[in-house]
Amino acid sequence: MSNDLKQTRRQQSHERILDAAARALCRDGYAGLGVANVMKEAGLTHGGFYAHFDSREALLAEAVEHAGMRSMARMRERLARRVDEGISPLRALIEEYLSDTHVNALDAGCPVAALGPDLGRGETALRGVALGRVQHLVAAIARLLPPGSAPGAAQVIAATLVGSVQLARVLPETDREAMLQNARASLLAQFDHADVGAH
Amino acid sequence: MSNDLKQTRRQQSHERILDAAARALCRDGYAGLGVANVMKEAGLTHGGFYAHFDSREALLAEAVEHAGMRSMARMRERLARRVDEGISPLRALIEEYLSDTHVNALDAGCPVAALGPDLGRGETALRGVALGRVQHLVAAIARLLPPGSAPGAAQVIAATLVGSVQLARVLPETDREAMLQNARASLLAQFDHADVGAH
DNA sequence: TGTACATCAGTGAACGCGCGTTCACTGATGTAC
DNA sequence: TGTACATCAGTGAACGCGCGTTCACTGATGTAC
Repeated sequence: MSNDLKQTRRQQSHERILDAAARALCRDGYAGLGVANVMKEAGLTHGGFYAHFDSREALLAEAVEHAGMRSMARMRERLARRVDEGISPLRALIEEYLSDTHVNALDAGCPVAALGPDLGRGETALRGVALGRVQHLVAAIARLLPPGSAPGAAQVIAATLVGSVQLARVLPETDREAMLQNARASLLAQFDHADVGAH
Repeated sequence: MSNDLKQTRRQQSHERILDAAARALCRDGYAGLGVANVMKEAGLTHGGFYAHFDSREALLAEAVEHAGMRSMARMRERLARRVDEGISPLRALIEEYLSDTHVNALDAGCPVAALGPDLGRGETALRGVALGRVQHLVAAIARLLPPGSAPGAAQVIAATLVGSVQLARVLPETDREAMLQNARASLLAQFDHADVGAH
């Protein structure tokens, strides 16, 4: 239990910091991520931060990646459940991404929707990670499309999902569901030919 | 030339500050707007700022409003020209909003696309202004829809426009045009029944 | 018209605060013999 | 097994810097007589 546990202990802290950073990021954007706050949320003091990351910028990059992986893993789980219930993967994605749950889960949702224009800002390394997350999102959607879908459909769906979540989050809660319902209906009508009318 | 010019002089400064603030906002988001930088860009020193605005937060709110008005005015002009050429207002909007020009004009474009998730952040007053800009965007789109369009179509179009511009801005320049082309084609096919096949 | 005064927009130095970053130190855990 | 030492994760005080904000002052413009 020597080397393994030592690394595990350290890695556990690293993971807790990343988790806290991902939450802060999705809640408040790049600007909302402060080293001291993140360390506090991770149950540590700010001094120890530089034993884990070279700089705030480095944390930013790792946190965007982490938030993306976490969000996609969660989404995969939900989709699997819905698909087991017999609905098409694409419909499942559209309904889950544009669900009240996702829109209201400010600090646990998709970082592409949560960061938006921030993804195009920052230094080269950070932008590279951000680009990666967008490409992962588009690729994940592409894998769910029924065969024969128009090339580029995944990009358009991604854009509509991201835009809809953002606009819904600006609206007062009473208007959110209507906005999301519109977006779901529109996307399903346009792209989900597999089970049109099934509901 | 007493009272009028005095007010004009002051108002000119006010306007220059707002213009600079709107540019900074669209370029760098809420966090990128610094009082000193904005004043410098407006050709003034930072000390004079509080003769024009109560606080940075107050400037933020006015600047979001200003950026929205400016952007919509510009868009209206471009649309008028395109409509004169004989294309439908909705097609004109889709093509102009999703144009290379708009996507690359980082500091002069639509603030809803430029601010994205930031619009759902900030204090109550600021959020109110942000909500207003989203509603104006949706209403402007609604006015361009052909009669008989689905209710809520404007919201979906707005979401797709905003999301597409944001994602395009994350992509390397070589991939932007393809993404925009996909989004334009998809929106036109779905919503612009007036002149389908005209091109 | 000219002089003295008032107003007003803008200047630039200064302040406090928060944030990213550094560093000497502590306490716990693991290693050597 | 027990003792002495080394390693390592984390602590907390301190630093410099930038930012929002304040304020005494300046210079120009307008007003009174």
